[in-house]
Amino acid sequence: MTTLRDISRHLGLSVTQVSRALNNHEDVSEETRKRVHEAAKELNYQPNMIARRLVTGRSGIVGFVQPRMPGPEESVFFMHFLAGLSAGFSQHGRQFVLHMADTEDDTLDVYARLVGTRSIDGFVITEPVMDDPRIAYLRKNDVPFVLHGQTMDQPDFPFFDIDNVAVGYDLTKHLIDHGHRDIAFINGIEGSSYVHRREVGYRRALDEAGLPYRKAFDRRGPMSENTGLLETVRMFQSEGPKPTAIVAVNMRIAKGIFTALEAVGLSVPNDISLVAHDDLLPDVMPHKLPVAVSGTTSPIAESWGPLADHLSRFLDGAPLKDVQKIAPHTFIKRGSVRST
Amino acid sequence: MTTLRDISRHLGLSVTQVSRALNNHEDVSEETRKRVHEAAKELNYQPNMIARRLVTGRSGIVGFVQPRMPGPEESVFFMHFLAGLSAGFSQHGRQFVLHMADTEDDTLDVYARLVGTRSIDGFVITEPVMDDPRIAYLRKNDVPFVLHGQTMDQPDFPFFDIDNVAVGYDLTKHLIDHGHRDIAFINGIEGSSYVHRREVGYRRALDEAGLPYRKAFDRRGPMSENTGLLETVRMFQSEGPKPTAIVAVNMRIAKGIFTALEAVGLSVPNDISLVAHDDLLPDVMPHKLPVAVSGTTSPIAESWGPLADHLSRFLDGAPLKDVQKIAPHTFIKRGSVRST
DNA sequence: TTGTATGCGTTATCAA
DNA sequence: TTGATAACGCATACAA
Repeated sequence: MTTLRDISRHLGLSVTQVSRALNNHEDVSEETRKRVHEAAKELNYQPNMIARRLVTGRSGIVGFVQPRMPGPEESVFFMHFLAGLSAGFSQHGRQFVLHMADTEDDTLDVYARLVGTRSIDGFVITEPVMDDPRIAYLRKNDVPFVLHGQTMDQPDFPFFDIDNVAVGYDLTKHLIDHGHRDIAFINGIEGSSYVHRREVGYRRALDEAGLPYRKAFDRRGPMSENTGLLETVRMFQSEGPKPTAIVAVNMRIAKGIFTALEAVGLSVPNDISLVAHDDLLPDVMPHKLPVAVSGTTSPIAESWGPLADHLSRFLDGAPLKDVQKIAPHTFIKRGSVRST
Repeated sequence: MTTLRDISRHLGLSVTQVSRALNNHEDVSEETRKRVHEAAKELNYQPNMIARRLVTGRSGIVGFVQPRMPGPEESVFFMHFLAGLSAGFSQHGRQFVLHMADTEDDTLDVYARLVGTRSIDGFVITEPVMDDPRIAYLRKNDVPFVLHGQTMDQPDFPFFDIDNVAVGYDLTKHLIDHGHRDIAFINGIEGSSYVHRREVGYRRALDEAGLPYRKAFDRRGPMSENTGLLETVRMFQSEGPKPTAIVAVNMRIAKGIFTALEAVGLSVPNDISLVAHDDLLPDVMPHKLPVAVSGTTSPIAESWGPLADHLSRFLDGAPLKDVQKIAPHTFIKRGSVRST
């Protein structure tokens, strides 16, 4: 175990100067800097993170608290999520820690403990709900975190997100532009911030086109195939007007919609037009669907890097504006929409 | 941020005495102990782990290095694994860290970095192969770890395992006791320690019964349904003698065997007897199989607790014998074996 | 039973 | 450009 002291003795320098040289401070002569770096390599020096943390007050660890066991259908995605963040943070020389909370109730306690013992410098928060208690807690206690998503208009913390209002809007507008007037919207469960924002975009597009918002066309459920299947069947088997087009907020839901439409004897795009947002999840590939689905695309896997980057740089003192970003999405036309 | 110093001033005691009182040392008067604990609670004291770690030389963190992204079929299991260890270690007041290594090549580098920077106190190692390089590295560098499995006869480190030799033996013996003499064995991929040990048990049972070992009956493949399917089909479609009974080393393989047997027109247990080891994996339940399968059972989920326990106690100075255990398994008779 | 002094390895402050 | 010194918060050997 080589320490700064070993190097300093080896070179006849002070510990201070060795520390400065290794940290590439300005006020070190080029020659000393070189000698120290060489000696460090030769003696196989590795800084004792614990000591460094004590004096800087930082642990070098960032974490994610998982409030419950991910369901089987989420687990593949969750693995990618962990791998992405882990790799992202390790590029910044930080350790990424996963904490599984036993029950959903004591999640805030987990944060409190990690924060109180100075074990963790900052957190990654995902899938925020409206008025998310985690965000309230962390902000109140001045604990750094990065949010995947958006919950307020002028966030005073790092975040990374796509423009979910625009996603909802673009999907709906595309159908409107193709002459559709009866457009259903199959969304995630109420409460999530992005579910809310996509809904806002949907209604905005309807409003602008002078189309009425109909409760019967606004459907909710978990982000699963089942939801797409169930809600589609319900719409087409109930009384009242039927949509000519459907917006699905993700590909799983879209997949379920295909199954349902086939069951009720309708086809895409002849009978029904369909658009969907594609996160490029590892489990549902759009080319596996019966008809290639048009819609917005934004690879969720491309969030992990920026999330790690934003939190790391914020911890290093970067200004807020450099660690807040709304990523663009694209719209890809495929074969699932027909003009009426 | 309350420190020991705050409490000491608050109570007019020395920092030393406060520290001792909080750590429940012997040489503290009952009254002081009480006063200190009350003050600590009142002032909401939480120890600064970083400082504690610097002086003890321990980080309080244990970790697991995942050398690659788990495959989709492993991910549910992996989640349970993580959750189990996370909960287990948190009961011991430790943080459990997951590290994903980018490529399989630099796995040892990851260990080296974590060890060198004193970031991690100890590791959990699973699925050891013969002469596992991780184990060699950690032993050489005196880094504590707990092994899920066994690789040597007199391990000088903590471990937890089931008796895989006995599993292979018991499964085979059960078939022998029912009169079978042509017994196939569908095992995992060579290299893994437990694959080897189950094979040893299989051959030992054959030997004891005076039955010949036949290469054609000794089959290998990944621990997947596909392996069971493929190897069964191969056995029954090739020339030469056919088995009257099959041992499957896990339920996934057993499931594949059922599919294959059905395809070649054979049924369990009338034409073929089948036994299997059941880890009680979350994805393949034995009651979902066409016929309830007899065999050994040992819930792998019951390993996470002991693993965390063994490593924690070892780090706390427990003697080796207290942190090494081979758990018993049970044999459950169901309906998949017929006497010949 | 309690307190004093020391040190863990690093970084920051200040003086030289 | 360099070095001596203090400090981070805690635990422990030793003294009282």
